[in-house]
Amino acid sequence: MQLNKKVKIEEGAEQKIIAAAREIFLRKGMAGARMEEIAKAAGINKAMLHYYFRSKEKLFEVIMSEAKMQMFSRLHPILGGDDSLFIKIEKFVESYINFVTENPLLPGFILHEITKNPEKLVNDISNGNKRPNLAKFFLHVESEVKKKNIIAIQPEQLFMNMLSMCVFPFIGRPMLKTVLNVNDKKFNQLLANRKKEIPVFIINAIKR
Amino acid sequence: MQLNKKVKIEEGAEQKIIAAAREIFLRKGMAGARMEEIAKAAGINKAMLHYYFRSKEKLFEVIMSEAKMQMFSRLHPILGGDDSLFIKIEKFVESYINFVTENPLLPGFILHEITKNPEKLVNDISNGNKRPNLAKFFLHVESEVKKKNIIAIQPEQLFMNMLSMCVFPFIGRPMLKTVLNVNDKKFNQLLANRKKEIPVFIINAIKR
DNA sequence: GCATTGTTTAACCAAATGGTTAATAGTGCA
DNA sequence: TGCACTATTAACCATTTGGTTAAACAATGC
Repeated sequence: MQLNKKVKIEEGAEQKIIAAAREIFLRKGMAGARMEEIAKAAGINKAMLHYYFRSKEKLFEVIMSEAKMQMFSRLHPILGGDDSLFIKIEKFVESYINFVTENPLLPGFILHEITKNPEKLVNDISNGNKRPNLAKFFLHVESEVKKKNIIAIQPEQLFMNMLSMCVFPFIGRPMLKTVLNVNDKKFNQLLANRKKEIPVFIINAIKR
Repeated sequence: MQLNKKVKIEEGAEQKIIAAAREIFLRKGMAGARMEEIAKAAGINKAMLHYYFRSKEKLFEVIMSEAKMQMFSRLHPILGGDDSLFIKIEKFVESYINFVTENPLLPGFILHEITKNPEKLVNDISNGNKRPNLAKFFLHVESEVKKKNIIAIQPEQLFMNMLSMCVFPFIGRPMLKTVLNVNDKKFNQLLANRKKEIPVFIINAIKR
């Protein structure tokens, strides 16, 4: 039944709604988003939103869990792999910056909503949404420290440093543009450079 | 006239309102905050908010400009000073982490609101709110690079790295707590350590 | 064709929300 | 004491907003 002509051509009302909701929730947050606005952006009637997703909260939940999935799922595959530590760092930074470049509003969205409602995260982690597993990466770092291949550093600190440098400039883009006094083009240039600059910076920082 | 007994004892309704508004705007953002809620938190009637601040937007503007002031005013004094580069980095990191520790919600608040409304930042910068001046710091970095005291690095990248590592863990606290799988106590410990860890990390990274 | 089922819309509704008003209480001062 | 002025409140108002409904419309199977 969802293979009729209209659906095929228009890719389905459901998908149009999700795309519109993603756009608006990410830009304005749950509280700032308006159902009417989402409907208009999807080119449909407001009642359709409720027909497909029952409530604002349900629709929001769809977008949010999609977002968390994207954000978290990138962590484990690379950091839990079998590359050398320095290669892991390079791969991770490149992959994460690519991802955030494609989805610049995503981290800020997640962080804002979690801040407003921290219980929810705990909740849905215990609800089966598996927590990303950094244990292997942490062991790797500790082992390299023990072997004196790198300086003494807590794996948690290294991880925070990596993630911070990758993500923050995207969350803070408008502020940084102002503070650094650069235009969009120059700022994009800076961001693009970071893909190679950050690994160098990090590896330098921990190399003995 | 505002020196009557009641005002003296109660520190002024205006201050109570601002304190309550700060608390709630920072936690929930402009769109998520409710005037009623702010009034209750200030222990007064909703109409009083309008009596003192006319509108939600005006009240928000007070909180926001106070916030931006705090966030930005810390940049110049240290980075624009006359210390050696490494000392500047140490002082900056310590000062900024202290500040964000005291005001953990402030960066996320600012960044969220600017993201939702980027024009406003431009606007009020041109409206006299002076932009923090990093020129001197940038020259300092470039000079150290030229003298080969540190590796070749764009000052903008160094600055972004510094700010990212100081600020991001506070914005991302709930998420990081989950990902790192640590409790509040342990996480606070990690954050406290960063005051000394980050400067070491950065200086290592740029030292020749 | 025609009944059945799923899709879409306009009109409507109730609650929430920012904001106003008019009346009241308090204070300084002549 | 009474006048002027500020502070404070309860009640009210208009708009916004999430959500519902009932009817129209379209597709599909028979």
